[in-house]
Amino acid sequence: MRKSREEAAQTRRRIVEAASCEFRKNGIVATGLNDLMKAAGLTHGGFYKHFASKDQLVAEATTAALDALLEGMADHPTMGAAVAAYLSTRHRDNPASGCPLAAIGSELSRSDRKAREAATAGLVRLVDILAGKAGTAEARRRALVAAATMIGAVTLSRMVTDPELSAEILREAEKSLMAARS
Amino acid sequence: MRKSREEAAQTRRRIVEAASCEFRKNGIVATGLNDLMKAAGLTHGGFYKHFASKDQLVAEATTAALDALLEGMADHPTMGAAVAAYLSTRHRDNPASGCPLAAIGSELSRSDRKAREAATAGLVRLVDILAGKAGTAEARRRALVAAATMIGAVTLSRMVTDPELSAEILREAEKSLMAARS
DNA sequence: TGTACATCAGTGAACGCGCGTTCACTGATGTAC
DNA sequence: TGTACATCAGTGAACGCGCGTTCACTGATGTAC
Repeated sequence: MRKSREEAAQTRRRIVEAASCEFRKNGIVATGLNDLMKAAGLTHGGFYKHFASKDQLVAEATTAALDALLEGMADHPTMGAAVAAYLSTRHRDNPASGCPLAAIGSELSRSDRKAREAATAGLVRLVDILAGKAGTAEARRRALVAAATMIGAVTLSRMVTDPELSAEILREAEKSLMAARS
Repeated sequence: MRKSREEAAQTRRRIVEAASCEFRKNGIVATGLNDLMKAAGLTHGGFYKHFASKDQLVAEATTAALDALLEGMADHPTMGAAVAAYLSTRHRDNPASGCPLAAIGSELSRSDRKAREAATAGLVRLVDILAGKAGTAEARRRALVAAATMIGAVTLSRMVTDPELSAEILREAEKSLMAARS
């Protein structure tokens, strides 16, 4: 049953991809490797042919999720459009394909060093993007606060049971960040 | 071995108190009822004499944690002092006694309705406090964004592996909120 | 290019363990007369 | 106020289950000659 090198590499990517979705959807601790491997179309036993531990996968899945997010942000015509997309109800309602810093933020803060390093690298890149190409020190500092506001707003908008309040959180965060930009 | 009504009520409070700390320290899903009851000085079997399920305890522990937080914020001489305390390294380094919206935010967003209602009520009260007694609609909207920034900033400051970046997140968030107040 | 053998991706059973929850039991507390 | 009995807080064993991880095995892929 041995697979070719290329097939094995594809399998590995498929596991990371499935993990990055499942972790964001159900949380890191609540996601079992069995379910994860099933989502990747495999049996659970093969997991350790690709990864040393669940922790290693958490780190790689975090990196993958952040890479996809940042790539998506770069696709927007303006920075304002990227911020609006981040603070949209669409993003709120689809955590599995959204920002991991918002979807699993509090769990990441308890994860091992490698996962937190992946999250740190992603945050730094997010801040760089928000600060723009000019990127003065002052712009970078403002972008750091903007990132905190965005991540906090999406987390809260998912937590809250009142739909109006949820929408208001996103709307006001966007208004506030847009005003600060000009 | 039956205890008096008063003793039983004390025990119940002790369990909620222990849970509110353990959940914030280790996360909701990662905290087992066995460890929890041990932390409260009991054996695990008695849990269901006080609560119908772990979910019910999560909701009550969230309420208790938020009550304590909001009480603490009211004790500060000025609103600025309360915000500074929230965005302090002391708060960052002591999640077990800090804000549950930051410590278990992403897990709360996946918790059942009762827990999310408790979180929502706490957030609304936090926003009311931040908006001040005057509390115009505009002040309330600004306070909502401030709450998102505070919660996001503390979550990120705990996640990040770079100590300087961690401190910078808190410092810049505070500076930004102080500037917005005046 | 063809053959012989080593490698190893993936399978599926099994490991020990802790999870949330249930239950029979104990004995002090609370209640009824 | 004293006695008889019901209640129930807390104990500790047990329930079925899924966890992360390990392992013997299979057989196609990769390698060496």
